[in-house]
Amino acid sequence: MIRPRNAEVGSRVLAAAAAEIEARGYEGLSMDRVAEQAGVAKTTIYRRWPSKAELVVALIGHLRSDVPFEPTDDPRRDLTDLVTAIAANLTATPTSLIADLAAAAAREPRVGESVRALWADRHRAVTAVVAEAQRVGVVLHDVQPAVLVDQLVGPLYYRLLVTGEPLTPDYARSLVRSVLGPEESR
Amino acid sequence: MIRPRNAEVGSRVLAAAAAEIEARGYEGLSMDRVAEQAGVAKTTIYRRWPSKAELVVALIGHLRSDVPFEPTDDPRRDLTDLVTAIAANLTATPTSLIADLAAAAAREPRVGESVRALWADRHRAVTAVVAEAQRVGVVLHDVQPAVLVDQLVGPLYYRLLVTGEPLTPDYARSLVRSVLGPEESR
Amino acid sequence: MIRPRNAEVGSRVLAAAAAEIEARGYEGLSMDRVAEQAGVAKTTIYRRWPSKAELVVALIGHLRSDVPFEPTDDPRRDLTDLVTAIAANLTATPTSLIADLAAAAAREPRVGESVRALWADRHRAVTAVVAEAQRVGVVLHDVQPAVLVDQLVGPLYYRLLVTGEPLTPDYARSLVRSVLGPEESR
Amino acid sequence: MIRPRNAEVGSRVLAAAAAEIEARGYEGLSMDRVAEQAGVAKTTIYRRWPSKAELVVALIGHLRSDVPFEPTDDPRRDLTDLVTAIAANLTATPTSLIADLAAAAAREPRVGESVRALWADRHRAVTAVVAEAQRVGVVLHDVQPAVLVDQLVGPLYYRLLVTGEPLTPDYARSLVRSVLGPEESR
DNA sequence: ATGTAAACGAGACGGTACGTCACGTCTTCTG
DNA sequence: CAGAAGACGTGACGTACCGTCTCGTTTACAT
Repeated sequence: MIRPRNAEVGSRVLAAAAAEIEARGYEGLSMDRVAEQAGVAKTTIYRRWPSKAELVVALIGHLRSDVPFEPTDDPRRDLTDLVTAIAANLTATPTSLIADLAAAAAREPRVGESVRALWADRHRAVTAVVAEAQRVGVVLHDVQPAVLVDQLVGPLYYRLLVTGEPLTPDYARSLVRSVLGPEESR
Repeated sequence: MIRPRNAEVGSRVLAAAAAEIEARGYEGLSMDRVAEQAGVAKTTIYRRWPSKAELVVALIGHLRSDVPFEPTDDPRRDLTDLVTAIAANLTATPTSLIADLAAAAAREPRVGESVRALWADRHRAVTAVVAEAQRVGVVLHDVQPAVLVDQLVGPLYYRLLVTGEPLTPDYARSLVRSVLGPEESR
Repeated sequence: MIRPRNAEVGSRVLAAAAAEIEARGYEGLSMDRVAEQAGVAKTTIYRRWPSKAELVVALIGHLRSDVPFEPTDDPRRDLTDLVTAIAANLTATPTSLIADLAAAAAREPRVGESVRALWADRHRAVTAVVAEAQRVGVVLHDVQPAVLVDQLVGPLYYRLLVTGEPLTPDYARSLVRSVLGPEESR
Repeated sequence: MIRPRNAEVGSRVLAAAAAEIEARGYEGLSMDRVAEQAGVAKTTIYRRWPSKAELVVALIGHLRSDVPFEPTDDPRRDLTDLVTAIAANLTATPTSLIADLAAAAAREPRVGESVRALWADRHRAVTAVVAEAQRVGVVLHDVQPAVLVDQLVGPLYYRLLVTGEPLTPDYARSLVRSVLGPEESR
């Protein structure tokens, strides 16, 4: 009965927004520019996403090209691989983008949800491996797995956003070693 | 020789900015409003702080009623106290402010320096205690102290900025316990 | 196709600007105040007129309740009427406005065009009458009409902008008499 | 007992102001910049000239490096020379400066006086020659000399400030011829 | 085929903030 | 006291967004 939405419009907008946010960060993401770049009227964007924040929410949902990971039977190795992969992924992403997302998340609850969902995958993956490690007894301490996960992943964000130090593969290994203890003699 | 800056101007501006940021968040911090509220000309503010970001940096630097800390001879207790205090301090500060600072830091090098300097104090304090703990043998693992510090402090920021989980005293204790191992029976 | 400009906005702005310029002169014409007085956003004004100068140009263009003139078959009388009318019109306009327009014209080419277009009408009218006078032999001298026009109109601006002497009807008559020669005895 | 004013300060300020006004026009004349360029404190300038306008007044008084002229016994030639010289002088001066001076003159009475004094010299010179011409009978018409002067000089300013047409020597000659009539065959 | 309802493009508009640039006054210190 | 140095208040400028609005123009679908 009514005219259906043109699917291409959505993707063009998202693509333009992605390009913009990549290039200038969330702060520098301008609705006018996105509209122009996408060859779309601003009205059209607002008809679909009621605010810039919601557009970003949608955008993030699209971006979630996450750290792929297949668990093996060696938790230590899995953990090392995972943490290293996360570190690499974070390093590849412009820091300002991550920081802007965190900032937007802190301001707008709706964005918060979606940004948290963005990171949740990897957090869950680490949690699974930590649980497995604990099950097979690789993790000695009697600590809640959630805490261990935070201590493996948190430092990565901490360095990135707070201290500004680099995220090397070596650093990732150190984190794992610190949690699991030194490798058994071989 | 020249007319000195009126110290009261600075404090009035900072006070107004603090009030504003408290009331409306970083987002809602308007230079015009700060100027008006402080009874000061906007130009005067800009003469001292070249941008809004720098004003906020100064503001935080001022607010640095930092985590006071006197080391005792019990590193475990010191560490617990310190981490708990940092967690409390972070909790007391609006999350969006911290996130915005991180974002500003990621964008503008100048701001980055200042913001990093802001967190550096507490980072250093933790480092000192960790070193002491290592010296007296409380820390079992053979890990670089820098990594341990990141694993104590990083998770706090991680929860705050990324997962959004709360920073309870209990959580702080868990972090310490995870690093130092369970308390010896006594 | 697109949302048309609200004509009322234009007229309200122009009206406010006219009132302001009347009351405080070109110097005291503030865009903010015009916007407020017109009940219009400042951005809207700038969307239509890219600068204060252009707004004033438009304003004058609007005010061009120009020297209406119907040629008769008596060139001498026409000329006298025209020059007198121009003098009256110049006298009625605040001198500072005319001077500021000239200044703006000298600085910005774009404004220059508009301002010259503003005066061109009357210049053309005088030219036509001079040509007619020359055709019917009222003008004795063998001079290019353009020069005669300048000698009829130029002195008006000269007095206004340079010597500051008044533009009386008498003076206008003298200018014409100087060019056409004394009236034939009648 | 009191410290006398350093005469050099005044000249340095005037020199700087002259340079500035030459380069950027009256509008672009900034007191801060003059102070800096003159290596003088702004206070010092304001101690001597209570406002920018007054400084310009003083400056103009200094600039009056006028059209030199020695009358001969041939009024027609004198007039041609004079008008040509004035035209040349006007052409050599940046139009925007002349326009700005006119504008300033229209706004500030004090500046008006001094600007009028600036042009008065040449006006007077032309008046003298016209009177002489009238005395020896070169000027046919029975017109007040003041009007003739305006018709000789006014068109120059008119072209410069209003129509924007060039001031060629030819044009100057045309003006004279128009007033004096064609040269007698000789 | 044709009417209709919604999608869409284009851009006007109100608003809020930003950071910049003058002017002229004031305050302090030095020669 | 003159002068240097610059802080300060005031007020304007022009710019960049945001989100809403008002048009006219398609376009799918239901009759």
